[in-house]
Amino acid sequence: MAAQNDPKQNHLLAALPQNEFERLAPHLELVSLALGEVLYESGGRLNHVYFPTDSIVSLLYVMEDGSSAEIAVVGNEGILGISLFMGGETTPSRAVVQSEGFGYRLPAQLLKREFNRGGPMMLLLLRYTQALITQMSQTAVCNRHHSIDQQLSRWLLMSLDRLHSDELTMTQELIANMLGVRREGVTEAAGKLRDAGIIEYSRGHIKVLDRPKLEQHVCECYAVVKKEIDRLLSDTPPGKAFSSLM
Amino acid sequence: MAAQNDPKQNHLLAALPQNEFERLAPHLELVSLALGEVLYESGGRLNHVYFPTDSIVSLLYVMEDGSSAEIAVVGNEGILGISLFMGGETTPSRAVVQSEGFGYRLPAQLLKREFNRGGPMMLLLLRYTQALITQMSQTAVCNRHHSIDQQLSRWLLMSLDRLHSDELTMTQELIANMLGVRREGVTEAAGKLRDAGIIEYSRGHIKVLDRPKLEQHVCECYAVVKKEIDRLLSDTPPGKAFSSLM
DNA sequence: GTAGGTATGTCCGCTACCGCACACTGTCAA
DNA sequence: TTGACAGTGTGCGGTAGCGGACATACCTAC
Repeated sequence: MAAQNDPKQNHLLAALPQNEFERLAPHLELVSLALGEVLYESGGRLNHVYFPTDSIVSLLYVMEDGSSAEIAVVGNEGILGISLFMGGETTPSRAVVQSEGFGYRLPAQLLKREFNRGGPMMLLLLRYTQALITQMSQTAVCNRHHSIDQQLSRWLLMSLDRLHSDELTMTQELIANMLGVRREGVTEAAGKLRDAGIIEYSRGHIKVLDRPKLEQHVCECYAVVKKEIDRLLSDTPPGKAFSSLM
Repeated sequence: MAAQNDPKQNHLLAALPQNEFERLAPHLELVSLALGEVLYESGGRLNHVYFPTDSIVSLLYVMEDGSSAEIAVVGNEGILGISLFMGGETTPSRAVVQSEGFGYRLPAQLLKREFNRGGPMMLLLLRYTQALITQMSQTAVCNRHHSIDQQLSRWLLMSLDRLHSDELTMTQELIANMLGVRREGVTEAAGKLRDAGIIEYSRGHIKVLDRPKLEQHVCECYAVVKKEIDRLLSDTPPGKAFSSLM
């Protein structure tokens, strides 16, 4: 598909004014991101930033005893490697490809230079970071208060939003890692959704049959995050809406 | 106490080069922050940013059903109101004074202007934001995997680090709100710590007797966050260590 | 076809935590 | 002194999710 190879499938790149985009374009390198690939290891240095197009990448915190939890998910609405321009150089989280596909990457130095111009790119990246913070916070609350059923629903919807399909390739085992729960817990929750006619699945393939019903089933966390992402980013046509820091 | 009224008790203000600090100083307004005071309401506009000196402020997410959870805590190492310069204008979280004391506030417009100069202030604020992100992420994981005992220990240590004392004024009811658990759960966890000779308390006053023991008792989350804050901020003498974005 | 691995389903006892109810005890004000 | 109340202790049944053990189904490679 030609569309798959268009950097502007990534919302951040698409939101840049044309001249800004063209300055970056020659340096954007198309990369294929395979399922399970680790883009950043916890504490590791960042050599590139990634702009996913049709792939999804999870930010995971892995603990000493090996248990883990997803703290945010990044798709074509965002960028991976924010700690680069935030000044940390390293991330404390691990970035794992959750749904394979493509993305564009940019050398770290180049992004820093662009960020330091202080123009639209900087404002856009900061806004996205703000949206990411919201997602992380809501994840914290969701972990505390909501059932696996609800969290699974949220996770499915967030994944769907970042794909161009109603299907995803993902085993229950992997979902359990993301949610930080047991695989059996996911089996049970998924069974309920299937019995309700909301999804069907088998051996690593999940298909959403009734999205409206799924949206009824989910906790408020999904809508909060989506709304905030939309507020901060979607209504950001090229070269506009950058007046907030004036 | 005179020291209480020194803006440089706040680590961020203290880390600024002298000339930068002096430009801000005339506009810094000392404010008293009372227990329970709400600095920002969820979704509200931000008119000021706050630099706590000897107070502690919690960032809370409050859900539709009224249940809540603390996603981060800010004391004299930080600033409240980051979404101002991140471009969001509003925060999705509520900021509540958890330990009364003082802080300095700065009009929103002034901070934005300072941020936009792109100098040390900007770099410092971004680094702090990065540290805050780490704290939020670790909170998400801690909510998922750790017991109330461990979380209470973490919460106590994080509070102690931001005070100048081994005592804090805080009822179990309020701690429960912060941790997003039942009051009874906190009573039980606190009872264990008391029986172990680690703390003593009565009617809203908690005194830590044996901090080393408390540190043995806590989950890894505490150390991870503390280390990251230190890495990003403590080794940032005035006017130095700002080369990361060159 | 058959074997072996991967993905899913199911059952068990167990524990942490919840929701609720109510008793006790310092503290402070009338 | 005496309420009144905020803060804390405690007990009880209920449940969600855990840890572990296994059974089943499907997919692929030989």
